[in-house]
Amino acid sequence: MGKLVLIDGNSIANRAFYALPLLSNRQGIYTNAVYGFTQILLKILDEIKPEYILVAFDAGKVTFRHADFKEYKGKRLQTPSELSGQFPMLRELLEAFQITYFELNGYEADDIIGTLTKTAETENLDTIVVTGDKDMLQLASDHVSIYLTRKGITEVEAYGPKQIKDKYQLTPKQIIDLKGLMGDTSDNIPGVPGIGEKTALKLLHQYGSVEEVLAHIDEISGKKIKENLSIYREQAILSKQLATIFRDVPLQFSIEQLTYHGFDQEKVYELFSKWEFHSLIERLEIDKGENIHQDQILQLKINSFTDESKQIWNTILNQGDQPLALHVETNGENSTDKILGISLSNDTEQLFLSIENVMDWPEFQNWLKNPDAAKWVYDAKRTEMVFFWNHIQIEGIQFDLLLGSYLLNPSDGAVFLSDIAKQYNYMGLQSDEGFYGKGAKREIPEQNLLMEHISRKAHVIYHLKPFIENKLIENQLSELLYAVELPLSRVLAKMEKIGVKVDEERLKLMGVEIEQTLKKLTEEIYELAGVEFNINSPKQLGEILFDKLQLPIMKKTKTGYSTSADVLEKLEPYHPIIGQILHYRQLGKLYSTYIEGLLKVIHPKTKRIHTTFNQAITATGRLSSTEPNLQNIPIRLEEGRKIRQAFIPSEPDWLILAADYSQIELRVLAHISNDEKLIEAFQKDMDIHTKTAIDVFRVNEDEVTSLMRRQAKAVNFGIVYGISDYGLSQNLNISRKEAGEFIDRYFAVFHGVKQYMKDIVERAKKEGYVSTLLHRRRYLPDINSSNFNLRSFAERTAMNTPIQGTAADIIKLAMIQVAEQMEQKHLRSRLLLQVHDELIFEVHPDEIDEMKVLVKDTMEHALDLNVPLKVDMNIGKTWYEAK
DNA sequence: TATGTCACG
DNA sequence: ACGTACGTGACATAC
Repeated sequence: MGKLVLIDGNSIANRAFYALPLLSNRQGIYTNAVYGFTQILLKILDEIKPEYILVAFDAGKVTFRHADFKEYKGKRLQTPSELSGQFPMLRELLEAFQITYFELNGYEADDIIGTLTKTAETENLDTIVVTGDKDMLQLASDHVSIYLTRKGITEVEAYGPKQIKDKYQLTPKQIIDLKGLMGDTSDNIPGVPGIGEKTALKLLHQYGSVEEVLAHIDEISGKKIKENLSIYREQAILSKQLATIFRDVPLQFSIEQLTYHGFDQEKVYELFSKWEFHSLIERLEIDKGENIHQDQILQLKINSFTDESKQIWNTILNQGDQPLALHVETNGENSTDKILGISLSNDTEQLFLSIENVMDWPEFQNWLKNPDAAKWVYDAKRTEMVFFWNHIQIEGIQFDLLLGSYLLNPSDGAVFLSDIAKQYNYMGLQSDEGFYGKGAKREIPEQNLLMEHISRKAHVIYHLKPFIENKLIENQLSELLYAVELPLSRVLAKMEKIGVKVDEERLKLMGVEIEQTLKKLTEEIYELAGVEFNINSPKQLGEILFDKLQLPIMKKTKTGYSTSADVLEKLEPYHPIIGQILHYRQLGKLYSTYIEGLLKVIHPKTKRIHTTFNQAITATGRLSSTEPNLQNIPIRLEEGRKIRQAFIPSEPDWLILAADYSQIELRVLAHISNDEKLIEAFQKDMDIHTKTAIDVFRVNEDEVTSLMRRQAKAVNFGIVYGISDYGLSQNLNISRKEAGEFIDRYFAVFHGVKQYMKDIVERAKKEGYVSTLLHRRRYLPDINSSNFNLRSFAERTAMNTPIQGTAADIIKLAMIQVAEQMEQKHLRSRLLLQVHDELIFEVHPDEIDEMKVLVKDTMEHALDLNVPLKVDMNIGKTWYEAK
């Protein structure tokens, strides 16, 4: 006859939650309790093969036990939000498994389980109770065994009357008496003070029950125990009552109704995929339905380049509208690195080519440059750039797995193809690090393995594309991919190909000057310190300043004294060395990063600097720039700003045009918050910081001092960053209270902004993510965290990301539109750089007026907001002069 | 490889 | 009370 399994849902979920690290899926949903619970459930289904099964949950906060003892469970910590959020998922899980779960107001899971074991007993049915709670041992009998979880999660220990006897020399019923005497801190059952497990067991072995113990208090040895037993006799009786599982819960169903018929494969698969329980999917060998079949994955059919395969693939390439996946592998991360191989894949077969094969095969080159021949790739821009450096043209990239997966979760940044494959349960692709080895151990495996690895990449791209695309559609992100990111990758590629001309001689000359000043400063600092040391070492510098010179310690880092610029600025009055150090730092930075650093990356052939724009890194949708970073060329201090004199047009007589959005983030905020005052300010084109000062300090325009404007500006920054009084106070060097007042006054005027901040955080808590105007999405896994720090950070991010992200959306649109129009009008001028809210061009002298109009107009109308967008422009012979 | 610092928006 | 401003990348030092 079959068995009945009864699972204590709350207990198992709790055990799993605390036994496992706080796992979460890429949407930031915590899954550890669900994962552990699922593991135990699978083990039970597998090993016991129950005929009937039920999961019982505790219902509500108040049970009948509270009527007797209102402190019941009083000391128990509140369930952390990371766990409580997982209970609805457990219900989903059980529904997919088609397992009955049950809870009843006023009762705990124990009582439901106790009642069912009683019923089962009358039907002579063997029952197994699964729990982490020792109290349940009282239910054990010849027909009922208790499976207690042990350390870890899937290890259980089975208890029947015999095991309880062996361990405690008690009958199951006496477990209740044990609790009555010793109590239970986790449920706040008091027991008798001074009596722990040892004493309780001794007493019960002698007298048998709480009542009998109390009846024989006089005989008991030990003065303190005797005393406590008589003082707390009532409490002992009450404790016993509390520990007794109630076995007559009115249940409206029969055991027959708990029959287990197996799980719903499709639903279980769907949940496991969503929660990223990949190993469990494997374990269940679920038929993946519309998902990838492993046997299909493992079977590559790789063709190498022969006369025969050439004929076959010529036919395939000529099928025009049939898309193919394309992958180019290089020996390193740069697009200038040597090509190791090129692969193509359709549904069933792959073709592997060397770069020489490509050169020998004009039909393939034609296919590559045919814009109507659809290509699917991983990293469109890189693909284009690698071919570019090899003098090969490519058009017609219609899908990019990297950009697609970035849009699905930008917080992951750029993920490797092998990681994306894993996310979709394609297990066949090794990571590059695993395949090639890393660091000094890196080497290229033999040709056959290399062919397979590279071919497999094309295969993965081909098979994953529909899955990524479906998810994009589901999240309303496909338009962002097709209308923004993919076209933008072409624009960025063009910018990278052109590069920026740098006046090498000028840079070197500036370097010599800086070097001399640095040398002088170094000597002066040694003189003032009275000793030579490494000024670049925060550790050594800290020792000099704070130990040797005894300057006051303002701030500490986790490893020692802080010597950052804001600390040093406060120390300036104390010692002349400080000013010299600040100057040294400033020049040192210029020299190493901007003189040496830039000279290093001037391309030997083109004599220009070709940065790489990263389109899939930031969590907000902004671009980033590397090798070198051309988005952080100095401007704030004049000494550094001079670096920009070295950035010049690449053709004689051309000019540099810089066009920047004025206050784009605050304008975006005005739009999305729909704040009346802010909108009005921008419609009247007011100086926004002055306007803020007028409102926050309640003065007339002519009364606004420069200090007030500066402070108002900081408040505006604070608003965009997700305001906090502490942050503002640090920035302005004022007290937290004062900062708080500024914020209050700001919100008193800008109601709409206040409302927006409140709404967006609320929405993030509910949805788990925030979005930009173009639906770009960022998940905020910590928004409901019980950890104050994590939660606060997520809240500020919720406020900031729609603003920063929408601004990023807008300039991306502008770049695409500007590039389109320049092409349409056959202009020779070129877009060179993007720096978040500005675009830098080099302009042909004949096109200056046309470009000025085109750029300004296009940028200002890239997206229609309920405030005007404003663009300022400057032109000059160098980037420095375009100010 | 991690940390502190500093360049930019 | 908790302890931070949002988003990046490069360099030097110390581990």
